[in-house]
Amino acid sequence: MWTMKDIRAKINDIAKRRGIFWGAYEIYGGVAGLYDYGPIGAMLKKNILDLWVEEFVFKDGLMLVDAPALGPEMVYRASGHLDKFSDYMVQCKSCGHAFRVDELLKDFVEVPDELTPQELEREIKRHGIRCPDCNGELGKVEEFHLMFSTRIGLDKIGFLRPETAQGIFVNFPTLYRINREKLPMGVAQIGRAYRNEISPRQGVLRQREFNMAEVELFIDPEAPFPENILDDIAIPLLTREGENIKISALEAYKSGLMVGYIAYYIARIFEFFKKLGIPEDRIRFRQHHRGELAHYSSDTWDCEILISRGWTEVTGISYRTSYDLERHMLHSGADMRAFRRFDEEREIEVTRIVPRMEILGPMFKGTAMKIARAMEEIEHYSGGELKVEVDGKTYTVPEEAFEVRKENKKVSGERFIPHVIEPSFGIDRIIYAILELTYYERPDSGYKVLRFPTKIAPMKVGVFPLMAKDGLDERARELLKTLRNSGIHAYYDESGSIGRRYARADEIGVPFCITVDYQSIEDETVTIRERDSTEQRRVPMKELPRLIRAMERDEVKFDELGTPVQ
RNA sequence: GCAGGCGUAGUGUAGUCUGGCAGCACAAGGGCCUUCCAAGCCCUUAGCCCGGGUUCAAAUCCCGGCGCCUGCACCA
Repeated sequence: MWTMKDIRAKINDIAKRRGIFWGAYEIYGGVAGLYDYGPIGAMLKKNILDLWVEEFVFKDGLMLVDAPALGPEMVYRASGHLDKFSDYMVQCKSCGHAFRVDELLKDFVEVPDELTPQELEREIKRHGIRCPDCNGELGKVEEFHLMFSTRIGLDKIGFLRPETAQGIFVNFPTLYRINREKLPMGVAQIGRAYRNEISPRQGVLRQREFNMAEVELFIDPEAPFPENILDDIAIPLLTREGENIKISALEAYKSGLMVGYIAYYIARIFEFFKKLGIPEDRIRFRQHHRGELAHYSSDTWDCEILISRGWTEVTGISYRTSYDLERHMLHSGADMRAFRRFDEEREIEVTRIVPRMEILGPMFKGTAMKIARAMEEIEHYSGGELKVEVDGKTYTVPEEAFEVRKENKKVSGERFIPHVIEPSFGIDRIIYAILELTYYERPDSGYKVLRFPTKIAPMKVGVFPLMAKDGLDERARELLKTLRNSGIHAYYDESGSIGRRYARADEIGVPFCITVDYQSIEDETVTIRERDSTEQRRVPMKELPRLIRAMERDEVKFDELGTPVQ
């Protein structure tokens, strides 16, 4: 076998050589944390995302949206990213360790967040704070932003989104209306997000610009959870207490380990990754420790895949509560609430204050209208005169200036801020994990193979003439055209020996190779070779488009095809 | 950002210490040959991370930058 470091080098090698991914802006020396997807990688990504949409959007009837990556400052002030994603750091001059200034000052200064870097530096000096590790002298205070900032137009500050989610939250009122005011409501978005990592390492696993696919599921926290959507397939879990257990989504929910919708998504994600070619025993779901939770989350389970670098987070499922909608409601003033209809209309007695304008008018002149409106807002009346506040002043309204009416009011429901369950997929990490876990070296020859599931394979079919002469090449080109016209991503290769062409195909995970040989000219059949078994079967040419599409959908298995060769 | 290591065709490497024509293998392209798993032969394409300095002469020595790797720190 290979060592862990080997496999990474091998993936990077094959990725660059065959056009899956490579470091971006290479001719200018590259930029850490930025990568290009090449022709194979871009197709692989597209196929994975298509499958994602199929699984998580179509199957559950969610809505897909596409919001800008660039947003105004207010959005990220509201979301909390501006506060939580930027810190003042200070570094020790002798041992080099970096510390968050607010941590160092928390015992000395009440609100370190409100100070400028210069003031923070002064505070550090004033209190004689030194390096907690080695007692060395601390250096300059530097601001550290995890968000990329830019300018919108001439003077407006803008940020590149650190997650796609906010583009959904800010649109909640519109989306809720489009969804005809029904919950649960699921909204999905695929797009790039940006984080200015200090020091991105680990290749495509930690990038500054990366691809996400997110679902925001808006729910009524008081609505009963539809248990019947949970199945009983056992899923490996690692709880906050460090316990490794294998229980089903249904059990996880019933035991109270997690809320129902997290259990639901854990099961769906587990199935999704298996479809992508990740072995079951390489997948687990790990619950975040309390201190590990993001600022918006009350519970998070990460889906982790075991690759050469250890368990790696590829998807997070967070219970975001009503945090985001609440924050946007507060900052924007927009109504982010949903309406919860009661089972039956309720009749409640309400107290209504009805101002008598003929008395109020002469009494308060110009402010009478404002006072009247404020009186109407009052819900509880306990007798006597009323005190009403208008524009910061308190007015006393005598009893004779209003009537108190008890009325029966019909109430059909109430407003509340929905809670959000968010499964968030890191597409680039998923792609990398697939590459590592589908990578295979043939034991006899050492030739490299990427065993992509047919569904996500960038190239479905290679078409080869056995010999590039005697009309075999023309016939193969015709077949290529037929396949392409029926929507199959196929390519043609006549260079080198047939074995070399198979090997080339294996490296980019082409599941099937078709060879046009001398018999093809006579009876219109070709051989089709399966990547993983390297076995060949002979099938009629005109059935190929149908058969390949059927195999892609797992409706037909390779060994059910035509007749075996040799 | 710090410390250490490294950077040579698409990929992997030799050459760097001790300055003097940049070599090999694989891959790729063309040709010959070849009737199903990287065969062989001929030809071709293609490289010293970037910038500056020292020197008659720099892949090689020095300085700066960039990138990668490892560790520290940071990290939904």
